[in-house]
Amino acid sequence: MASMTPLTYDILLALADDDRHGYGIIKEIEDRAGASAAPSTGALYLALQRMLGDELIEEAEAAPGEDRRRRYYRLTRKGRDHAEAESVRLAGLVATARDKNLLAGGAP
Amino acid sequence: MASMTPLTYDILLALADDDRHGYGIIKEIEDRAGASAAPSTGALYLALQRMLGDELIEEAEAAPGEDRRRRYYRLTRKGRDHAEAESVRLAGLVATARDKNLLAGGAP
DNA sequence: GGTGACTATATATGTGACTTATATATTTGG
DNA sequence: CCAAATATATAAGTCACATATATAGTCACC
Repeated sequence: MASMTPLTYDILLALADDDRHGYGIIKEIEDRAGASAAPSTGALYLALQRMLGDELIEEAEAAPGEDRRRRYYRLTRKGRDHAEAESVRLAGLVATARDKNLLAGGAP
Repeated sequence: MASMTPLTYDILLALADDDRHGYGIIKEIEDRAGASAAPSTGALYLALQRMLGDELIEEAEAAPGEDRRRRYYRLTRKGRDHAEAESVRLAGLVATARDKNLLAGGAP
């Protein structure tokens, strides 16, 4: 399982519980991690194009009556598998950080 | 607190419990996360130079009788602070991943 | 019903971190 | 003594992302 960029993971995470459009992904990241963590529009739309090519995401239909500009995306099976693998990897990193006393409550 | 690259975090984590030399950092990452996660020497030595400039690490003295080629590094206070902040951020990401059922044992 | 703010997507140009490849020196093991 | 492993370093190229810009649809409000 090849590795992925932090932005790719943020996007997979944003789409894990719901289909979203590009701008909605930015807002989800902003809500969850703060304005400074939100990607620029330039970075986001390039990342979405790349992820479509890698088949991590695919385009989804919008609900009728939706803002016509919006393009919705959903995770593919492959995208979900990658997101799970990366989550396991990150959980391992966090466990190591705790072992090395970089997180409170680590070595009581 | 500015963000950091994954490699920068790997290096801070490797130095969190002990001073190490460059090649030793590569081996520590390899032992902890597998051979495929280990950085190339090119990436590592460039990252160390950058991190010295950013004062995240500083050079440490080698024990007498050590291999003369080795250059040892230790975390600065600033480096430890950054490592702690990034660890907290990653722990938050992992918690989100668990909420969204990307990790086993998340929603029992 | 017009207009200003916000939402939404897209691209181009440039920078910086990393990959790949190469060079070179020291140490260790048989 | 020689080969293999260790150890650091740098040059050339690639790719993701930041920054800036362009364009258009939607909404709130008067």
